[in-house]
Amino acid sequence: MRLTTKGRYAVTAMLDLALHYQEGPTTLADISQRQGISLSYLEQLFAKLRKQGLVDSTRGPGGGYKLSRSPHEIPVANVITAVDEKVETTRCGGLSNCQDDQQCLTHELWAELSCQIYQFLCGISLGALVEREGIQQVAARQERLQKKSQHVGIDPVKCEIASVS
Amino acid sequence: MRLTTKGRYAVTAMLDLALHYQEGPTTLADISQRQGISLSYLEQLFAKLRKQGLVDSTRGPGGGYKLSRSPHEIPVANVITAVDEKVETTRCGGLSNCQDDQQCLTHELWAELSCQIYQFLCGISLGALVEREGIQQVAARQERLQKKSQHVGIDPVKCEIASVS
DNA sequence: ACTTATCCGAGCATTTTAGTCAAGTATTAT
DNA sequence: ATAATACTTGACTAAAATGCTCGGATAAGT
Repeated sequence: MRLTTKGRYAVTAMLDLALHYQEGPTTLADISQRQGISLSYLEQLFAKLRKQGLVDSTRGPGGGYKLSRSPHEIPVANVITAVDEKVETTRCGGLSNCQDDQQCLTHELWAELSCQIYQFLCGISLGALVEREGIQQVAARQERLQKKSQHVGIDPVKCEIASVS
Repeated sequence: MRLTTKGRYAVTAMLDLALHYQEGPTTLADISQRQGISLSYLEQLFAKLRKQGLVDSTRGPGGGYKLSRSPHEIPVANVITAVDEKVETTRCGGLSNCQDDQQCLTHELWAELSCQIYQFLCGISLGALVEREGIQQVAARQERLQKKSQHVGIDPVKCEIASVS
């Protein structure tokens, strides 16, 4: 399968968007700060997400991105396939030409695995994730850190470490 | 997850071994020929598979590798984890230190996905795969190609192409 | 105008992949 | 014995992918 940091970052960013779904457009700068993803990298990811119609963008001050539809209507699978090419574990990409233009010995197995993964990721929407307690806790922590660093103007990470120790 | 060609090759090779389980040791040269995997690369993979106790080796003429136990007792998951480091989709490898030593927003999701994949791959043994019709067909074709190229001494691929057209 | 934000494309350092190559060491059929 | 066969080890590498950075363009709100 194609499941790299790219896909993980995309889902993380989209989940951040889902968490702030009620609050109008969210800027990439905010997401970058909260999730620790480089701004430029986010721009690349969102270019793809926009092309796939998963998010709408508003330019100018007060602008940003928002989900194109309810978080409950966006399965995680869609996000991943939007940025990664495929959710496929076969080498041939499902074309069955893995060995000398013929199907390789393990083609069937990978095809089934791909299907499994896809089904799983289809069954989980951003909305469902937002409602989870564990995720809300992480989100709350990220929010706190962000506010802190905005007020004091220092690195949020060090700030947290200092407050813990 | 860590699911690359390495893992795929390992499973393919082990499945080849399972198909010839009754016939005494199988040489890597044979597997290399049948499955189209570089011999040196197979050596690397089998070094790991042997360390994990999945295969036994016999040296000298007539030697080779064989499965250390019945194909039915070897789940695909074991083969993959033997050569790839982990069957994990989280970035942190399950340690929950993905973002600034804290759990990242999507940690839960990837942990669950990893679990799903692992369960799936645990549920399928080499023995179960060998019994499948589709796989037996592919195996039969590979066997034919190998015999042909041994007799005539030419490239099995071209041979097949020629006989098809 | 000026700031804030998204868009767009090129480029690039690092890492991973998927091997190869070379030089062994061990075993056994003859 | 010894040649043949097979496994073992380790270094190396070309090519691809990853995860960015940088510079600038465009659009919109104030």
